[in-house]
Amino acid sequence: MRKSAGVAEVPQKVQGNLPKTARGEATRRAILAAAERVIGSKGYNDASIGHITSEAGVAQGTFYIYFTTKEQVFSELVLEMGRLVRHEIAEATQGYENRLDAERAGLKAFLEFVQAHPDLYRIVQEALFVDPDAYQEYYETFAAGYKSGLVAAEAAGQISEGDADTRAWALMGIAKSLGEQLVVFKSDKPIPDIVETAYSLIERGIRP
Amino acid sequence: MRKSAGVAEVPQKVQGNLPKTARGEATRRAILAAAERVIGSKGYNDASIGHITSEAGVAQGTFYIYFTTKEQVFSELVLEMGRLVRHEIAEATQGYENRLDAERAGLKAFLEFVQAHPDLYRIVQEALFVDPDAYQEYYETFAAGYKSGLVAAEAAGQISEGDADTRAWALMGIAKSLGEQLVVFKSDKPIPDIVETAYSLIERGIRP
DNA sequence: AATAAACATGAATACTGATTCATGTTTCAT
DNA sequence: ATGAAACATGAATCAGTATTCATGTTTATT
Repeated sequence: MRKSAGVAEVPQKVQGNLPKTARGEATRRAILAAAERVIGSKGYNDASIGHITSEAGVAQGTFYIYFTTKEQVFSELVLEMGRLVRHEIAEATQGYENRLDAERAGLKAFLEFVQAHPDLYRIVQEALFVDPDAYQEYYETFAAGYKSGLVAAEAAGQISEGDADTRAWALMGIAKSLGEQLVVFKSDKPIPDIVETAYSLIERGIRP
Repeated sequence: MRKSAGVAEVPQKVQGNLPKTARGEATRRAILAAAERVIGSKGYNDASIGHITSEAGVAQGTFYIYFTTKEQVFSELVLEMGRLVRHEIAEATQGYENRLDAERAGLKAFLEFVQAHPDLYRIVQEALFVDPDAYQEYYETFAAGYKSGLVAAEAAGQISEGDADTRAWALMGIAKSLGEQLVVFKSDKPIPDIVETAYSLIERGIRP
């Protein structure tokens, strides 16, 4: 149901009119940023278009120049979050040729990112109810990357044998849960300590 | 703001009128069961009182005889879920005097439970947005139990040393994530296989 | 059998909030 | 400089739905 017959279409993912001037560009960005703050703090349902536009400093109708529905801004935020997290972790694990070292660095980067962006974290969680497809894509993309890393590491003899898929989900679960403890349950445990304990478990758990 | 001054109050947690006859008892139960199905499948916001009562086969007004607000049924479902899960796991880990054996049995029981009650699983997740207090209580209660088990096992020399709190959240995260893969991402991987892989990771991760 | 308390009904209330639209204002290519 | 396209406005529309309430029915107790 993505393409209508015959006509070649834009390969973009965004719906709604994209801005065509610098002014429009700025406005769209302002709305998106406001949506992140408002939805992140109040939740999807309590975040009204009115709240978002007033936070962005524009009129209510302006919202619909750039987005077709409330749900659409939300999806866009989830996509953005995915790109950001993957980028952050890729950055942090750059240059480690040993999987286990990369694992530790990735966990640390993830926790730091989550602590710095509690809003986006909540938004992704809420996507399970607001936009299940976006939620699935987020985690499946993440899991796929994780899995292929594990497969490679196993082939290189850097970790023991074991089903990479289940391992990927288990390791993601550890990170997600520790991140949640940090931002949802407001733990004040220092990140390095958390990483030490968790990494020790992981390292023993999957080393050759 | 829980108690008004002076007067002794009921030590119960439930709000709203409790039924006083068998008939009322049955009606209340029917509404609760309907709420579980409807909220579990449509999500909190799309599940209207009308949907719930019609699913329960009663009039809309009847809802307010037993519950004060829509949020209240929801909270009650979350509480029920917590009791059920803890009971299930306590049952399953009964009789193992070794923590590691108990760990494996608990993981298996959890995954089986989640697969059998996908609705309740989603409800607990949604609680983060609908009723954060209930959500926190759910996980903190769970984590506290987990942690004390780990502390005891460590004292008994059944597992290696390590911060029990962080370990508890990490292990909970593994279970939660694998459960999610099962019911949200509809994986068809057999539970015993999942348990084998995950347990192997955990066992190596925390054994003495 | 009679009466009060419980229980049940469903239409009416009351409000919220997403989306539309007719009307202006600004930007930009020519 | 000027007209068309972009952009912006905010009041009005429109629908959904949580909660209330006046009225009726059932149950338990005497």
